[in-house]
Amino acid sequence: MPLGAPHERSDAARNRERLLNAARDLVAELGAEALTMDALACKAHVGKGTVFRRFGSRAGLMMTLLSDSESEFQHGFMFGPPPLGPGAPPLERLIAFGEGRIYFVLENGELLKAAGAATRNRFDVPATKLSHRHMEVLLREAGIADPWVMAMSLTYALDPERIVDDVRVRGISPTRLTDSWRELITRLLRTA
Amino acid sequence: MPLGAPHERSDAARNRERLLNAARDLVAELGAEALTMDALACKAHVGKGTVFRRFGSRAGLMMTLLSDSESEFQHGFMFGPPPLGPGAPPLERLIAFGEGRIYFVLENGELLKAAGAATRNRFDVPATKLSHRHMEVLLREAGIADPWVMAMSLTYALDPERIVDDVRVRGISPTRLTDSWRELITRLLRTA
DNA sequence: ATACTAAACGGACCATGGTCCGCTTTCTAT
DNA sequence: ATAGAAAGCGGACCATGGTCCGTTTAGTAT
Repeated sequence: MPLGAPHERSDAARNRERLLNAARDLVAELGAEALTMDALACKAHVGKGTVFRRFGSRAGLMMTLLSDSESEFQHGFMFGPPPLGPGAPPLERLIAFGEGRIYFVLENGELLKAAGAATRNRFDVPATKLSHRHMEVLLREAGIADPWVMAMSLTYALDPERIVDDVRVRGISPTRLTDSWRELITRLLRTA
Repeated sequence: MPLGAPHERSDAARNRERLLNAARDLVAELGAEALTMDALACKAHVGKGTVFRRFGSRAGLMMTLLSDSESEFQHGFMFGPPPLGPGAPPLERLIAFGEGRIYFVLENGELLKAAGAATRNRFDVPATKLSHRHMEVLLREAGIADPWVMAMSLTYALDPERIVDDVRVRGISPTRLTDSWRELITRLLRTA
């Protein structure tokens, strides 16, 4: 809602509520993967066009559904207490960031996968951009030569699909994931 | 073709040729992204069911189209001359592997993206499994604590979508990618 | 040659994400 | 209160990946 926004119409607001409620219900009942846009429109007693007008795409809907928990996590690494938030050295902040992200993904995995899929490039998800930038800054501080590209490598190493499938399909424990992340960052950043 | 295979029927062979030729034509003309299964069936003068019987899915078709160049690359890191092939220390083999992979992806990017998308998990692509295993072995040799998980992190860092988008959408030069990969591996494997 | 069988075929059909556009509702200016 | 404009609405429609199943056909055994 840009500041000069010309007041959302009342019917629009009502439908947005309906849709959000219906979507949350459906996700709770059947999981995010099984949510179809038709079913959502039907359950919310709203036309299909309205669903797409509101959220743009299935991925957009999933992002909206995510936004609360996502904001919370973002707040954590931007303003929260160290080592996740500011005040600790980059090495420790990066470790904490990866661990936090892994657990965040394991909690919201279905939604994240659904939000990332079907987007042209998953990097377009605004939250992903922010994470990338965060890591970029820490990597630069730690003396990495090309922090932008390195942050991208790490971003993909933390890909939701990867994490969820490692744990749920390939039976890797979350602890192994976080341990390996710690090893990765520690070796990457230890001073020669 | 398993050894006891009961002889492929002649019409099946003929249709496979037709389909492969038509597919290569379409990819050359319009790019892999724009290839639709309907168009392929039509151009090959074959029913749609036949296309899916042959390749299973769009991703399967793309993998078939890839298999030649993929085998070549695989042969390179398994049997070719060092540093890509056996004979060099893990550090150098990993660097060479990543560089090779990056250029391989840049040549076959569209096909690889199309092969990976729509597959349940991209890790199911057999070639990906082989690459993962290759890196796992080298990482173990280099003293990484959990080579399997670390290899998975590196696998995702070399994701085709990531590489292609970095270069074609975000304007990163291939050289920056290979340099950063070298930095990553060098720091990861240097002995404390 | 004939009859039989399993494989292969083809295209109608389905599910689902997404678009389009004529109709309706809300808000605002008078 | 009224009229006009802009935003919103809904559901028919489209594209595309994928499935199903009745029909055809290549090989084989007699």
